[in-house]
Amino acid sequence: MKLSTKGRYGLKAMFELALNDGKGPIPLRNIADNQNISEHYLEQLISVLKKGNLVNSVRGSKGGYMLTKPPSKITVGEIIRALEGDIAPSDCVLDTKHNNCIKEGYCATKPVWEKIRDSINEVIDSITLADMVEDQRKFKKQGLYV
Amino acid sequence: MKLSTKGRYGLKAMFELALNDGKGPIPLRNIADNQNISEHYLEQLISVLKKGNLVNSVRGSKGGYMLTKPPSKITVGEIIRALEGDIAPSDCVLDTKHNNCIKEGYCATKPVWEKIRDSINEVIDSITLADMVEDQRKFKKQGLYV
DNA sequence: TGAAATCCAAGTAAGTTACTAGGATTTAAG
DNA sequence: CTTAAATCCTAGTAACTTACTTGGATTTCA
Repeated sequence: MKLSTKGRYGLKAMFELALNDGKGPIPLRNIADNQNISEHYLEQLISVLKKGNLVNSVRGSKGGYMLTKPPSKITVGEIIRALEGDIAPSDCVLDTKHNNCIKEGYCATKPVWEKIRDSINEVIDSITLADMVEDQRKFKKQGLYV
Repeated sequence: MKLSTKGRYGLKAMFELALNDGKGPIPLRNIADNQNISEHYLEQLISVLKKGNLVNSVRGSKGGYMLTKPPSKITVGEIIRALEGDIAPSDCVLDTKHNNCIKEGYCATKPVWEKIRDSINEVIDSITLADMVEDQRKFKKQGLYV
């Protein structure tokens, strides 16, 4: 039940873009350096986010990436689903696929996987990038950061 | 964010044991046949559950496995954690380990992983094997099964 | 023209998953 | 006392996934 680096790095990158929202295109290099991630690898992740219409890019010198929408309109759920696919603790509760359970009729474990799936989705769909930025701002205001 | 077959098969096996609770030891062979799982593989999983004190075994002919506690006292969470380890979408929110995040100070993604972790745990700790048995019983009473 | 950046496709080492193989041991029943 | 049914135990392993790396081609600003 772990997210892969796709989802984890991807959210970090999107958070950085949210922090710099409105400042024009941000080069991947900066994000990769800030977050200690291989730039080439991050490239692959952000390309998925671009296909998912969550970021735009500007090529060439002075280019970079920017969010397609204000941070308050982008949820963690959109980001994670773009990178990792639909959330499902078991394939049999993937919304997209039709039920591929071998069992005919009732399966006792399926409702469990559905509840887990739904609760994860509820959490990640309720958090926006703006929330994350705000939480960091609040934290730093308290002078609790190192 | 998928469970491995450990957690999925393991819960199915434990559910079968719950269904047959009080009927003496149930051989793994039956469960493996019922659920279409390799018996040898299931052996390995149930051995973990035994170490986790969730099942007892009786060796020899007429032997098998049985729950150590009534189904109402065994949660899905205990089973999944025994087989898959602590739930954590990212290692940095594993309760057991100390914070192994490279970042000093505030990390914006950590609260997200914590919320996901907590919501999953809340779900799986709130469902007992007895609940699963009851849900199946209700379903079958409605005559909806094949 | 050069540097900075995105874009793109392929390869790959290491790790994980989901088993299989091959037995040793224990126990009830005939 | 033998046999069959079962748990117990340790290795091995093919296939897959992960988390990258390599090596460029292309675009754009200055």
